[in-house]
Amino acid sequence: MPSEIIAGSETTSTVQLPREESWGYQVNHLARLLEGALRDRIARHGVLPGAFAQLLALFERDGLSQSELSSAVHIDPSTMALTVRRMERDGLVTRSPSLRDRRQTEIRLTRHARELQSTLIGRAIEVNDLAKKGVDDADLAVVRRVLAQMIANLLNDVERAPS
Amino acid sequence: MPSEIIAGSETTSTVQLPREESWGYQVNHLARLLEGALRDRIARHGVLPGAFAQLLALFERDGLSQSELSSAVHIDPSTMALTVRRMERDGLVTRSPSLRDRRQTEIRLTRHARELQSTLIGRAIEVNDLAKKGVDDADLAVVRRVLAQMIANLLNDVERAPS
DNA sequence: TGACATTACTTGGCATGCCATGCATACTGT
DNA sequence: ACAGTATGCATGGCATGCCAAGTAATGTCA
Repeated sequence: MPSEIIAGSETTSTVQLPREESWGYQVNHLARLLEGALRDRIARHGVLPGAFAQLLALFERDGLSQSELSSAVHIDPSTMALTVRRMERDGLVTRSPSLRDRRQTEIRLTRHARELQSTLIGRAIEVNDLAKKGVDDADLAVVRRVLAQMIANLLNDVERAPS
Repeated sequence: MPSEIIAGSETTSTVQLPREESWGYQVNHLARLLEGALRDRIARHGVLPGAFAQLLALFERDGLSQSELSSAVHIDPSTMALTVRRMERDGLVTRSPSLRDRRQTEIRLTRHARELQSTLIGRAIEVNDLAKKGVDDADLAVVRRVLAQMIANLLNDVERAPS
């Protein structure tokens, strides 16, 4: 019993799929709203939402290379190249060639970025709190687990469908 | 007890926020994976993922205007202008000025798009099934409800923070 | 060691999204 | 009827994401 196909009228037997039934649609919509809510709260600090996950990764471990950052936040290296350049432009990181491997670029937080750490995390928590307002803690745990499972399922799919 | 602030070491008292704790990060990641999985499955039919929700809306009710389509799928009108043009380019819709209101453009499905309906919905269902593989039905219902609640919470926020 | 493969990053092309602006068309109230 | 407002769409600018292809540096192995 895999899925809910909603038949249209009996006469036409048209196959329908309400947008609310589609995980892609719901998740995409929520993702855009979360990004917007974060953008509203961090713009004044000169940080873009697309740099947020990268900052969190660097807060945990500074000096990562671009490819390490890419894997850490699951973003394509070509996207990371642009994002890191924007972060440099915005005074959040510096880029310096690695000494052990001249292909690599070491990304290091600026003092400014480190000073923003608590503030930025506070803003992210605000967004999280807003999103989960009125939701039961047990349900939140379920959602966390299911989202992780779905991510794992889809990552699996990507790997076994190389191109 | 709103949120889980994870303190770093006792000495530095650095505020940390693992990416896995952030709804924005998880939901964004899942959204990108779902979009990619759909893209892989509908590219051969000449349909882009960014057109999918619009097609679903038009399958339910053909001849919507761009602004009606925008509200239906919660996409900015300026984005819709581009998307509809791509859909026209790809032979999925036609655009014709409305007779009642010359400002409006009526978007109508082509025969080709209508012929793709079942196939496309089948592909979306494949993605949904893949994503929810191994997940309990009761848990899925919880997730659906919580996502809807979060979307409502954030929509609410956007409205009361006009600018 | 020298050919071949791999890795790190960049670049170009494109899709998808938002905001701010501009223009044409409609609507409203006096 | 006309001024002022609102609506529908297009456009420019930008952010964020992907893939494909190119270049430089590194690694591998006969």
